[in-house]
Amino acid sequence: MPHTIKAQRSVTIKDVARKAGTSIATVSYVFSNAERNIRPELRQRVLQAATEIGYVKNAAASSIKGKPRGILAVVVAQFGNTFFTRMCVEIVSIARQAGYVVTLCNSDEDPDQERIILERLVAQRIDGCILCPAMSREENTGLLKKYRIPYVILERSFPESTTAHNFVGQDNYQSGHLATRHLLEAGHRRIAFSGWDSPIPNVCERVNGYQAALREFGVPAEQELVLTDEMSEAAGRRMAAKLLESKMTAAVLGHHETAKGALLHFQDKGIRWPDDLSLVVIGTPEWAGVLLPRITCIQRPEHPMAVAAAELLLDAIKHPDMPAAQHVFLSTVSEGDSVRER
Amino acid sequence: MPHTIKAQRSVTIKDVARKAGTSIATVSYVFSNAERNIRPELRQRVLQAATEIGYVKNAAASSIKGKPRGILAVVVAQFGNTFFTRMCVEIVSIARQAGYVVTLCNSDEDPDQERIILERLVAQRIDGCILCPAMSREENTGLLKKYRIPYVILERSFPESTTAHNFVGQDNYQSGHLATRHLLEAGHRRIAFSGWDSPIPNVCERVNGYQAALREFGVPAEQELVLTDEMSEAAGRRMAAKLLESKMTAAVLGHHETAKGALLHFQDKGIRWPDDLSLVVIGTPEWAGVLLPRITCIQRPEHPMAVAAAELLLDAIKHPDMPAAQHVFLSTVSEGDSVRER
DNA sequence: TTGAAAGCGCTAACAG
DNA sequence: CTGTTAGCGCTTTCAA
Repeated sequence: MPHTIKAQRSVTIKDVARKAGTSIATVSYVFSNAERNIRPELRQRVLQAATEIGYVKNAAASSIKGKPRGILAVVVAQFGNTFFTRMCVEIVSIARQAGYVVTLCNSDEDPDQERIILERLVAQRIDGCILCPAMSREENTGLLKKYRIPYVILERSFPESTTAHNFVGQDNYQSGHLATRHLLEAGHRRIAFSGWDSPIPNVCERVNGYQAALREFGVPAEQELVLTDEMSEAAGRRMAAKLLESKMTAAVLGHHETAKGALLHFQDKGIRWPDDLSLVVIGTPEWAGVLLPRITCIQRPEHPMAVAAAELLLDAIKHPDMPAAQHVFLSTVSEGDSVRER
Repeated sequence: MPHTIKAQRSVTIKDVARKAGTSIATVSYVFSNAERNIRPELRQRVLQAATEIGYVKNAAASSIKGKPRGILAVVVAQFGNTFFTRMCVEIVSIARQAGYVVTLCNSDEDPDQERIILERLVAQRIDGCILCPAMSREENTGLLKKYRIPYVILERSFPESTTAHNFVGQDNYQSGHLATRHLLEAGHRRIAFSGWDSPIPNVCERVNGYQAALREFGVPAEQELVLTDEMSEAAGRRMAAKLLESKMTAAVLGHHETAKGALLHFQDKGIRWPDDLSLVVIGTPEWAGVLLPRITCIQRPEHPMAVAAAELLLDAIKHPDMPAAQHVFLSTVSEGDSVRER
């Protein structure tokens, strides 16, 4: 817990009022009520006095009277993951333009951490929250609901009742389907899939998309061509090693974080793409931009998602009784040279 | 400014007191004063009641009585830059263990934005701040000083009076020197340097280190071998193109963000490292891990810096009268295969 | 157009 | 051990 130190008394409206020779009410009006008419000369004097003694309004104090705090929060499950980092940058920027400061929190895929974080955020009486849940547990949103804090669920949906929350996400089924179809259209038939063995349904949905694409092309799905493992470079390497045993001609690397390990393994073993193996990666990791030959990536809709989430939240704050809205975005192919026609 | 909506009345100690059949004082003591003795049975009843009606203490309200807010802030100049992202992840994690929530802000290298952000943070009466200043302007720290908000300057020092602030940084001179010496020791003599043409002194210091290393090896510095340009991939490409005109055998890519563009240019032109050119990059971008042949990098002390900054801030909060401290960390060589002996 | 004063949720003397 | 009560800095009626 934060160490308890008596804060030094800071500059307050009282000080400003004394300095300007007026009442605290007037000072308050100058700083918070645009409607109220104040004689320009007096307003000037107040502003002048405030500047001179360096007054900054205490947002915490004004919030207990029901004023908004001016703080939004974004809670993500993997803060270091570029996918989230990029969205955070965008959200922070939009929020700032709307006058908010953003608290970023990292649950590290741990629902208990998420719980603690949400409790602290509620304690701060934040004005709104964008939450990418660590796991599909609705309980953690209960707190937000109880305190009527507007929120948007980002990227990971709850299986039940998606329409009960504001939601912004991507279509994982579609990205799996798109990646696979891209390889099928290039003539590949033995196509493997590797992904993150996650507790959340996203990767499952990608696998569903993968299998559906195969079906559409009349290719029987084979269990041993679908691998999932934990999210680490080592796991990526393990999966790559296994993949090389099955004689596939192409692979969908279904999660950018494990894809790195897989590519490193291929490099070590001297497997070249697209000559020995055609590859599509779902996601656009930073390193994809420098590898030669260029990797074909499935570009996830990071930017539209971030914008939509931020705007939906701002809307929900303005209109507390707004019905919940859902926005789902699609991925696109960012073509490289890692897929060979056959 | 945030839209003004009257917040719904939320659960307060008053509600808990009524429910538990006791006074608000007792409830307050249960939730904030560990010292005070309360009959276990009563304490239980209070906690029970609180849980039942979903009470969460309003940190904003308790802060106006001088209690700490439980919020720290980190203000960086380039949030999307992995160097900062990684440090932020670390700082957030340490702060959370100490019971704080962290607000992350991005000034985008703009001192005016930084000013606005700091004003908002002061308005929130945050408990402490880690600031990586957009430019060497001391005025922005004035606000923090005025409101006695403990702070730590990160990575970018103010030219004057460094000892006046808590400071955690790296030795940029040393990283420039180290990179250059590494190439000199491999026998190179015509060594170029490319970097970010920044308003902050960091890159300059790296250039100083570069020049010092040359001097130590009796190599005359040549103006045209030192290039700086804006921080973008395109600028990196431009510098690479220019570098290829001078007949150097090695280069220090002095800033990881521009290094990417340079490497892309080399790739496009068919320039191979280390065969055609020996390379050292200052910094460890995500992509360095997958490029073959492996790039030799100067590993900056991200982790120790993040830890030191977080701990120094926590210290400064606990001991408001602590004299300012400075910690400067050194970089190390992370050897790859991009340097050839000659 | 201005100001006195009540009260927001919480803390901490102080009195019982 | 518990409760009464006077504020913290600010907003906002309401009356002047």
